[in-house]
Amino acid sequence: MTTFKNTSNCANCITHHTTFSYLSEAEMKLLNESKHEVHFKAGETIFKQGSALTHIACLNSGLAKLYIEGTHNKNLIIKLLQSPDVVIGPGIFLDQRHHYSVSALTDLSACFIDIKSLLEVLKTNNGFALELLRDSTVKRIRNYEQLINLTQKQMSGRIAETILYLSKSIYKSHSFTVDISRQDIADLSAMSKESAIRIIKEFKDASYLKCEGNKFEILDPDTLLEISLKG
Amino acid sequence: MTTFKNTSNCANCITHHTTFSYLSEAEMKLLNESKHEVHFKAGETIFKQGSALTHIACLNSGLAKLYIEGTHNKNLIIKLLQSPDVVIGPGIFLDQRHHYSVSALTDLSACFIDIKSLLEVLKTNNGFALELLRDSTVKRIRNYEQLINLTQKQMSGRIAETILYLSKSIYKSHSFTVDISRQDIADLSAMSKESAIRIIKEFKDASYLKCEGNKFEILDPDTLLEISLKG
DNA sequence: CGCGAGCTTGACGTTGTTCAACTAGAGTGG
DNA sequence: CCACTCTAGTTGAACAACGTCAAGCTCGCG
Repeated sequence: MTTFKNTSNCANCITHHTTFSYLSEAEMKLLNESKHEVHFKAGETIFKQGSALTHIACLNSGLAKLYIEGTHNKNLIIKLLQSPDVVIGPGIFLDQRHHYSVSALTDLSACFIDIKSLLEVLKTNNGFALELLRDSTVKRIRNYEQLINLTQKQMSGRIAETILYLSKSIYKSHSFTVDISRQDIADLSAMSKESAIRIIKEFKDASYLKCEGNKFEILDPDTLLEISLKG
Repeated sequence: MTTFKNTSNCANCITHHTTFSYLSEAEMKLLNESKHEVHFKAGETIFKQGSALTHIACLNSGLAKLYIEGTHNKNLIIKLLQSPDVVIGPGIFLDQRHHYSVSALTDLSACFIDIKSLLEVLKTNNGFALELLRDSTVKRIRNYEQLINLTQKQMSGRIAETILYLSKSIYKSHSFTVDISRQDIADLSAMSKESAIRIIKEFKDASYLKCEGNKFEILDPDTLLEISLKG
């Protein structure tokens, strides 16, 4: 956390995210007043699993990973985050603790909003509550898919899934340069770093993929999709 | 689905579940009017993954399994259900489809409520919406724990987890007779039936557990807990 | 030039699945 | 009452999948 500043042009920032479109001007003002912006360098921790949950975070720029610190010092990356993603920890209604960690993969800017203000707004704005409810159930569905992917598919299926995820959801191109390490790719796919590297090499040898260092190019998306589905 | 009847004494039934304590009398009446009760025999399907989501289900009696039908004809059981559990599919706000299946493990009685009535109530009752939101986030936390259990722990840890779950959450005793098959135990632990049987035998040989047929008795809960945590 | 971090590769051991055979118990019909 | 069948459970052996360990590599940076 190198820089700290209070920005004034919040309305623009917050309205980026569709969730906040349900807020009135007065409610926006309430959230804005409790808000502050922080700049992170790559590698820095934004939220730490187990610590007190006092704020939600809205990503302005940069890329982050949301991950669970599991047993045997292994991490499982649930998803990558980028603007306009908002991190509202699920512990907000339960124990006010973070149940996962979030850290910056690139230099990153985020706005923090006190959960007191959020809970205040939730008490009176039913549309906003329903929107968060909808959002939470969508995430649950994604969790179920992840459970199947990670427990029932074997490594090639999981790596194909991860590569397509990076291409479709994060970099939005068949050709992309990743900001994440091989270990991160392994943590997204629930396997060891060495295994991840081997499968990527298999895909390279089979010409489904071009990959040099951090540069990836998907050559045969159909086959990769098939592999990811069949597992 | 053998029997179909409209019961009249719904107020009692619904108030079993704390979630519904947020409803006014008029709202309860609305839900009750759209409600009907169905009796299932063991083995019958209550909700089928992929089918239209038109109702929620409140379990009155009996035991059910909530599971995802994955790849290669493998199922993953997310959790077991019993009264006063309520099944509100996460697709209710998204695509109105079931994203998992639910089937009866014993003879079972459940009440079905039309989601139209539920959505109606949600629009106006903010406390109820917040309660469902809280419930949804608690489930997400449990999903994260499951992801770690099933992807990072090895078989003995997962079986220990499953046995403790049955003991603590379902049968509420150190000694219990299960209504589920060995295959179900395997599907709860994300492994093959044969592997589940082998680990249970290991626990028997080590005297952590007594097990004859469907009768289980936990002899050394501390060691089982340790195994489940260490993985 | 040397150093260190991340990446890559191969050999090896472990973990977990698959397949096939066998067993026990619960109906079912003669 | 006895075969017969069907299903769930059990066991062992072979095999595949995956992780671990150790060594070497590359590349940027001081």
